[in-house]
Amino acid sequence: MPPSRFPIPQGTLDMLILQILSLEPLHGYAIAQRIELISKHAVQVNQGSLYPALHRLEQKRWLQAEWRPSDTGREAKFYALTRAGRKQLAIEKESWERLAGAVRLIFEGGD
Amino acid sequence: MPPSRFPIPQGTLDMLILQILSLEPLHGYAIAQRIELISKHAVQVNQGSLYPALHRLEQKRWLQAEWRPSDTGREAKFYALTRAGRKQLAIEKESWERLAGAVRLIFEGGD
DNA sequence: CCGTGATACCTCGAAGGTTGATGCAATCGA
DNA sequence: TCGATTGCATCAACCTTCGAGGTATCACGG
Repeated sequence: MPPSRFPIPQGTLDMLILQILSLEPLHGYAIAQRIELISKHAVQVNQGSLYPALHRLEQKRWLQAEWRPSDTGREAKFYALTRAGRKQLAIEKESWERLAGAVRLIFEGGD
Repeated sequence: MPPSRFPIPQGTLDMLILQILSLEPLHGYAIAQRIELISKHAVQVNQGSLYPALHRLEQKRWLQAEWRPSDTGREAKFYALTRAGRKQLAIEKESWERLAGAVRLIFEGGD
């Protein structure tokens, strides 16, 4: 079997999308590819999760969409991080680090 | 209020419970306390999440429950990790590490 | 010319866990 | 005696993920 995939914990996908888009605007399909590529396929991005997430984030004004031709010449919906999105990314990043730190502490059985 | 709590991503709580119980059997209330203590209150464990999680894990035979008097002398339901639970903990730990590693890679913008 | 795979978008119901509220009951200190 | 703590539990609302399904274009090889 392919190295057993595990589900993305709720909320994590939003953070990853924001982070990926903090470098440059991309369209949905490319976002998924990039996340999977960089994570070495440790994280898989289902389209059934991706597109709802993008719409969610756009509705919250953290992303702004624009139709443009992609590399292949075909029209694609490019998403760019807004200023509010950048702020949100910082918040989520800090939350993640706090969680990751807490999990580490608990695994170390430390007190 | 104490430094802004954030929600636990789905599935994470189960892992933390298994880990806490890998050291010694505890009752539900004590599990929550210990997680919050060790994590320095970075992770808050709602009772409405805790008890369903414990029942869930018990039903999957990863925990085994037993009524015993607690430190205070009152009856409490102590949960112990089963052998299957220990195996599951290893799986979830590895999943977590893979996810955490992936998130780190993505945050580093590495390729 | 046709089938296949990749690109690129979308929607939907089912499944599952977290939240916050609410409830009960015993105990302990003030 | 009253409030806080201990200790268990349930519930509806909410949200996200999943997997399946749908549409359409384009390039390629047979």
